[in-house]
Amino acid sequence: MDVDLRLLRYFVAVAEELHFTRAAERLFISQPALSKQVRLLETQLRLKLLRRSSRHVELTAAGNALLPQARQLLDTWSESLTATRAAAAEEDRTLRVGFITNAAGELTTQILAEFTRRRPEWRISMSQALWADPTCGLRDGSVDVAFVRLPVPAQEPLALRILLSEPRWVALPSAHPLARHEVVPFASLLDEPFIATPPESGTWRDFWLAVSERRGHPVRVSAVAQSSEEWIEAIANGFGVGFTAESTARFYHRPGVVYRPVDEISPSRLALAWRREDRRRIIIEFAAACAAAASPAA
Amino acid sequence: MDVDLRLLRYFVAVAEELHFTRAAERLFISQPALSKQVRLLETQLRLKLLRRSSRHVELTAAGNALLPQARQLLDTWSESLTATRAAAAEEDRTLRVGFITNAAGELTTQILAEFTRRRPEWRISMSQALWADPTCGLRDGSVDVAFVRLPVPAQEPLALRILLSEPRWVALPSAHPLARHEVVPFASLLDEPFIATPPESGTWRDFWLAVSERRGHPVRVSAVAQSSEEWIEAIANGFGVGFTAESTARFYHRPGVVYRPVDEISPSRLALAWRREDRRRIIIEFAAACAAAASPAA
DNA sequence: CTACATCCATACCTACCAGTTATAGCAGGA
DNA sequence: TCCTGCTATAACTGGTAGGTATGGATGTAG
Repeated sequence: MDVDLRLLRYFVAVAEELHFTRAAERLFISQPALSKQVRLLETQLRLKLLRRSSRHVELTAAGNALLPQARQLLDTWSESLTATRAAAAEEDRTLRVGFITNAAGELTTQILAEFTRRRPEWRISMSQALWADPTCGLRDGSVDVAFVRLPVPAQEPLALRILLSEPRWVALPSAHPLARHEVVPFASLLDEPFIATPPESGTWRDFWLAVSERRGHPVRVSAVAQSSEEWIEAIANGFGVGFTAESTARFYHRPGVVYRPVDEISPSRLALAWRREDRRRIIIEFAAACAAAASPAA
Repeated sequence: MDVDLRLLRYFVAVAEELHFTRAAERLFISQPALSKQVRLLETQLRLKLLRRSSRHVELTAAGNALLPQARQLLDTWSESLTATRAAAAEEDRTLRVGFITNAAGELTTQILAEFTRRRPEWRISMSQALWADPTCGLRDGSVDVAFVRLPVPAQEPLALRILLSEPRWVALPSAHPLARHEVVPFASLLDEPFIATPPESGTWRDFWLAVSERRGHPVRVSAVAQSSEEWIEAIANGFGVGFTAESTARFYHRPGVVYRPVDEISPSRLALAWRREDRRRIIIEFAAACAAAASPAA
């Protein structure tokens, strides 16, 4: 009996929430649509998975048995798909490059040009990651190499090559009082509300909130942004301020937002990263192209 | 990205056949439908899985990577479903009983009555297996206990309790010359064409062709039947003859078919079987009910 | 005990899609 | 060059996944 994995995903959502309305919200569909689909799943399998009343939802024994299996199946499928994409990229000689925000800044173009000169038969596919994933897709295998901003999660088995280091600046609403400073004193930012990266980003989040520089002074997080676009929009609308790399200031202009240097704050380092177990020659060659572009011929 | 497992099944079929038309036949759909669905799969995954020309079909690297994963996913799902069904049966106290052809013959009713008397809160679900599976569903876990005809595949870890032994008879087209005998001599059947069980049934097939009694005399198999109904239909239409249990003769009357005892042939033994690792009390109790019904109170 | 709030189910509608048959188009072999 | 075999395309039909509006049941507050 075949089944659409979508239905399994729906079932898992309901089984986890034990609440159709909430599960439907989580899945971005209407509650009746969800009710109908789960019922359809039960019909297709000829099994009752849930006991519902207008007040309570609970799993049957069958539902209980199916839940972990369904989770597993969805995970396995996701991994299969990743492996398949990797095979496809390899076959048509496409190097998948992940990046975040403005990648390697002005250096990016040079790097890609240098790589293309060295290996003209390879194609490059650039994909921008959301802030929730500081490994830019290396973690889940959706890219082969990535321009990452340190720190990356330590538990990831990544090889790193530092490409550059640049000061962190602060982005402020234009009308903000601190915007008058040429260089904003770090101490003056301690009580400002910050736009933060998502919690899943771990140590990365702390870095961009400058937690270690605050010496225990608590952070006010006023909003969370998934990307530079959301971040800059939040700042322009006065929700708060945020640190960023100097080069980002050149890439993300927007009326209503100004960028200023900050004193007493460590720089941001940009690195090329790849999975340590990925020993492909093409990776080494991309790293070499990066090194060549980063340190112009003496 | 979710996917319908049906599409994966389609892909696997094409990948195995490397031929859309043949794969479509195997899947019992039209060739254009299959072409469209495989293309849809590729579109959904944004991957080319197959290179097609009007003359050749071959896998891409992506297709090659996906194929084993897809097979695995389908198998895993099938097993999950079986486990879930078992949980459902357990919860609503349903004992799933497999059987083949006429189960335990006239004894069946008594057994079920006895079991129901002893454990009235349990329900019984009877499901008839096709001849391709002499374990009657124990192998794949779709039943809890089964009335099986020996021999059962030896490699299956099954517990067995012999319930009865009865002579094998032969079924003949009414007009067949041998139908004149009261008891058909085994030797006279050596060159008759036989309706056989499917090859997957293994040693069971040999037993019902009486291979060991033939002492090396080759068998003529004129047709294969998946069930008693197909079998009796084939015999009535004169395609051949076949051995069966004596009790089956009483359960499957049909104009155009006659049953006769055969000499010099070993009997058929019927057993109750279950998975050896299944230690549930209810299994033991069903076995006890069978024993009680099989050997009426002294 | 009644009124209310909450939540799942049902009814009904629309857009899309899986399947069908018929046929076009392409490629290899006699 | 024609024939044959195979996949793709076209046109159609029934079914279904999604939507909104509303019914109906049940636990809770007063």
